[in-house]
Amino acid sequence: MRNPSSKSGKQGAATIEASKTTPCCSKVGLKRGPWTPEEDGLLSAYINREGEGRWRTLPKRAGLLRCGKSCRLRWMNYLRPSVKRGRIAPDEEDLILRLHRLLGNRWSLIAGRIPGRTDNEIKNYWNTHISKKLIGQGIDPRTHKPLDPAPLKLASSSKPKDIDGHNCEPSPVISAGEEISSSSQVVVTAKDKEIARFEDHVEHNADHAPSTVYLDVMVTGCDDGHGMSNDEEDLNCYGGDDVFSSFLNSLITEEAFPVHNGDSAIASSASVIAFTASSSALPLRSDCGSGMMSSAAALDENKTGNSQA
DNA sequence: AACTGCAGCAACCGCGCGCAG
DNA sequence: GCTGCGCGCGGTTGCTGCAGT
Repeated sequence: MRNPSSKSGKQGAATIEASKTTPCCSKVGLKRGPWTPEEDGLLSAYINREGEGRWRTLPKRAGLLRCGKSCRLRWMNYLRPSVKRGRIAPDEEDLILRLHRLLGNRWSLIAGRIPGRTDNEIKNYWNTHISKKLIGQGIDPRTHKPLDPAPLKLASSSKPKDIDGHNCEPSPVISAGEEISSSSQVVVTAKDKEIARFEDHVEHNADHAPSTVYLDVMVTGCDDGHGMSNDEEDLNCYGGDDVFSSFLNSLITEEAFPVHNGDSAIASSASVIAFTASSSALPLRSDCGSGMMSSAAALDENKTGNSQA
């Protein structure tokens, strides 16, 4: 933990210049910057006693000179008992990569699928580790596609490496090069067409509730990474999330993290297709997760993340 | 030993969504 | 339908600690 007594640039300056900025909530007289052990203790004790929620009024009730947002963030990212501290394991890293390829920068969703990890932690890890590795490999960390399309044709001669630097077959999305004719690539191309059809379907039905619902569910899943126990929420997600859960779980279990394995990567693609096909017919609830984006936005994001040319 | 540069990560900010009145 | 409030999310900032010189 950072030294609480240290002066912080942005944070300290913001305190000084509180009147200049437009605070999200009244910060006049509120403490900012690093948390002290005493504050942590107060917050933990209060939440253990009274439970989470009502963040706006929590600081006052808990005797803290912090804004509710700050308390929530501290609890979610650091104090929660379920938060796992320590280094991200290679399998977790692989799962993050996988989920990011599927979900994009939906850190809370990704975090919800990795027990004990927070969205902030995953986001940080992505930006500081994985993103750089991918860039180093010539892969756009945002789209998971080659930064320069040209090297695609070299894929067969120089195998790409996974994030750990191991040799591996190109992952389907990354290598969605339609011109490549290896057997695995043929399958990938078919997958891409399937996804394109799915997107097309969504686009044409953007105004209709069913598509809205299933797209939202696909994008949001169950936001169980925040404000609740991961394990419990995984189990308690209502029926509609089952499809999404099993789909995401399939990424975890079926593939067992072999990014390097082209076949399993294809299996993942098949899961995408299977999921999109099956979920389109299901009357799923769509209110899982408070940060849910609109279907249109989801569509845009989905296209950006999965089939950007 | 002192200095510099960089990586890691905790914390802040603004925005958007859901909901109640 | 409109408005305000509470909350959650993603992007960004900047301090800390460590490695390299």
